[in-house]
Amino acid sequence: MSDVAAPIAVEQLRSFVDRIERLEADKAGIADGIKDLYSEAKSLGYDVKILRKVIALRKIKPNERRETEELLEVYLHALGELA
Amino acid sequence: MSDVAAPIAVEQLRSFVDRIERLEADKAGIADGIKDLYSEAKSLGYDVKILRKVIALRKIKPNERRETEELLEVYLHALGELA
Amino acid sequence: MSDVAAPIAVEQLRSFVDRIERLEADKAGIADGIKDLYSEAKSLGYDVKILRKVIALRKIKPNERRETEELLEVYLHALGELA
Amino acid sequence: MSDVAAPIAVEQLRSFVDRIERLEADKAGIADGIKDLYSEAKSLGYDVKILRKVIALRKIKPNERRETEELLEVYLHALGELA
DNA sequence: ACACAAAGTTCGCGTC
DNA sequence: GACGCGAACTTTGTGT
Repeated sequence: MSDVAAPIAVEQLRSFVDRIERLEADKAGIADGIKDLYSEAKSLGYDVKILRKVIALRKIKPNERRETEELLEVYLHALGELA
Repeated sequence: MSDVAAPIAVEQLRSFVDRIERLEADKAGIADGIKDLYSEAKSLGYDVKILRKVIALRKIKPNERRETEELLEVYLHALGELA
Repeated sequence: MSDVAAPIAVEQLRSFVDRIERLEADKAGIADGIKDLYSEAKSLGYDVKILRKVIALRKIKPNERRETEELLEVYLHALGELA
Repeated sequence: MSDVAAPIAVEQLRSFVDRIERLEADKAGIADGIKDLYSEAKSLGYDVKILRKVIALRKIKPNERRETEELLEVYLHALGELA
């Protein structure tokens, strides 16, 4: 099974690892930024839990619409099956 | 009742929400970039699962890693497993 | 750190492992039963995707109610903060 | 429109839903039991994380495990990491 | 091989 | 400050 595996071009592999780690570092940095914002909001008297809820709700809304469409499609399909 | 109490806070709250959502969008974008890199690596024949393990191993400190492995071997040995 | 760790009473450890593996086997058996039900339903002409959707929706419903109550509580709290 | 098409199927569908939900409830109960075992082990001083690793390792075949580790070492070695 | 669903892991929160 | 709880993210397995 290993015969057909990648030749492991060392430089190429290293390049992938480096680029991935770089992006993950960026991602972690942004996550820290988000954490800082929540902390700042908290220090100004906001309830972080509420804030997270608001963000979550706004994120879900589009999904909900997609879910609805999907469900509609699914039900139409179901009617097709049963008709 | 909140109409008279929070007119200023509303703008501030909106600002927090906007900034957090912006950062979360950035984070998602970077996550997509990482996914693309893994896909590219896969298409070149690399084993993505192993690649992820490599990244993960490099992230944790060698000390921690050794401690974990040693403890794991203690448990396995106690069970009579071949470590 | 390891000084205070468990003495690794071999028999006790083995007992835990056995009991956990036993329960996981039971769980896997039930999962198989569920799989069989879906297969049976499929063989009778039902769309498995729809079926899964129905199950998922019914599972979410109670959560949704809880979410709503939780959200209400959170908003009341928010008004308390801003008042 | 579906009233005339699926009167029989409805009962059958309900039966499937009920049975599936029953099995899922059983499955959840067993999952709780597993959780309890881990908690109990933890209270006795065992390292839950390691315990989970032990269970996971015993689940996968020794062959697979060795192959994975070997491939992992190939990658790490290619990167000049200490395996 | 892909996409969806399940499991496991981690993190932040509230509690005691 | 340690613990358990719950949510979010990540990873693994499965069905198409």
